[in-house]
Amino acid sequence: MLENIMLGFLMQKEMSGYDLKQWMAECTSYFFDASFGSIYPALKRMEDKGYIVCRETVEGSKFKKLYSITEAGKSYFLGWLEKPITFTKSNHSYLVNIYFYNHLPIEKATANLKQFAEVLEQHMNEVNMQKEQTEKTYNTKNNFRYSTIICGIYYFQSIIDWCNDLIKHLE
Amino acid sequence: MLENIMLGFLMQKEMSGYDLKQWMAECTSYFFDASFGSIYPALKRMEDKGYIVCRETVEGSKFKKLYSITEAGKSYFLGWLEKPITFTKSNHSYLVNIYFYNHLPIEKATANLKQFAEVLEQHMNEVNMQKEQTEKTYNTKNNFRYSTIICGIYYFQSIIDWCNDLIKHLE
DNA sequence: CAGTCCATGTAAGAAGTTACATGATTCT
DNA sequence: AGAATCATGTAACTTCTTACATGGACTG
Repeated sequence: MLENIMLGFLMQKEMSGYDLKQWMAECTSYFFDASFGSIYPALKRMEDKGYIVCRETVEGSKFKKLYSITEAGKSYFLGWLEKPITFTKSNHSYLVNIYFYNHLPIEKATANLKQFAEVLEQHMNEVNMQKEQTEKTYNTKNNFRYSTIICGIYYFQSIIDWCNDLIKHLE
Repeated sequence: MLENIMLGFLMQKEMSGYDLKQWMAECTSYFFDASFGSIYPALKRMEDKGYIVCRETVEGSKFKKLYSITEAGKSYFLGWLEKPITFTKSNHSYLVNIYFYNHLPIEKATANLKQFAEVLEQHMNEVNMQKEQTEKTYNTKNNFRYSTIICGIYYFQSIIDWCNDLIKHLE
């Protein structure tokens, strides 16, 4: 999956490992993110496979390794993209806590849930900011990039609603 | 997190590794699951730490290793449980696909999304079955176990709604 | 001139899965 | 009798993160 998302970004333009990390942080971090410790080795692997090629640049005294996607890389990426989407269960570990909250005094449970709702609101705000940014930048709501952000809003809103319902029910 | 959920289940009663796996499969699999390859080593680790103790039983010719939680285990578990809930971003890799769907012919994108919506419906049905089962077993809607199932329903419903909206928008 | 950002990379370790190995029991 | 389920466990592997190591450029 990491290699796929990196190839996807390289479909736009040539980029460095650092650039790729920034794109993830800005655009996909709420549903996918990676550290440099996995990005750089992945670039090396993909170069070995022939999916990308490297071009070393020096601007002034700024050194950068810019990678671009090859034809082999494009066809691999497109081949992956057209396959059916696989739904992989992801660990929502916060639910593990709440699952066992019968072992907690009800006041403590409520307090923790309220705190959690606030954290969720913060994440929601982040996604909302991404939404506004995207609207400004592309001046359209008709693209898939925008749609994934909307999904994030649906997602966070549904958990926030659930969490608040639960808190109300406890009080 | 794996150790915590196992301790949580052992708060109910003594269980074998096999039992723990079944509980996860039946009750928490949509938000947390583990394989035997991680459960059995975890049991060993937790026994070493003194959080659980093992009792080997033979019923007829059926051999089982039943683990129960110790006082140390209980206090560790409760200590973890009362801490603030941490929200960890989880990888929703299906969104990585959709994020790049501008590279796909619109008909193909729509077809894949429709297929994906069906997969989501199946997962939704599973959670709904868990919900009905829990209602029957406990005859109440007032517990946290039940609430986590409701969260699953909220969650899947929100993605299904989003997915269907997106499909409609494309057509 | 200290702190932050830009930029690349490695090594160690965490946390898990898959596949294998074993063997009894229960169901059809 | 064969298949499925019960039951435990290990070894190899995957995949990722964290922490470290390095060094130049920009900013206040």
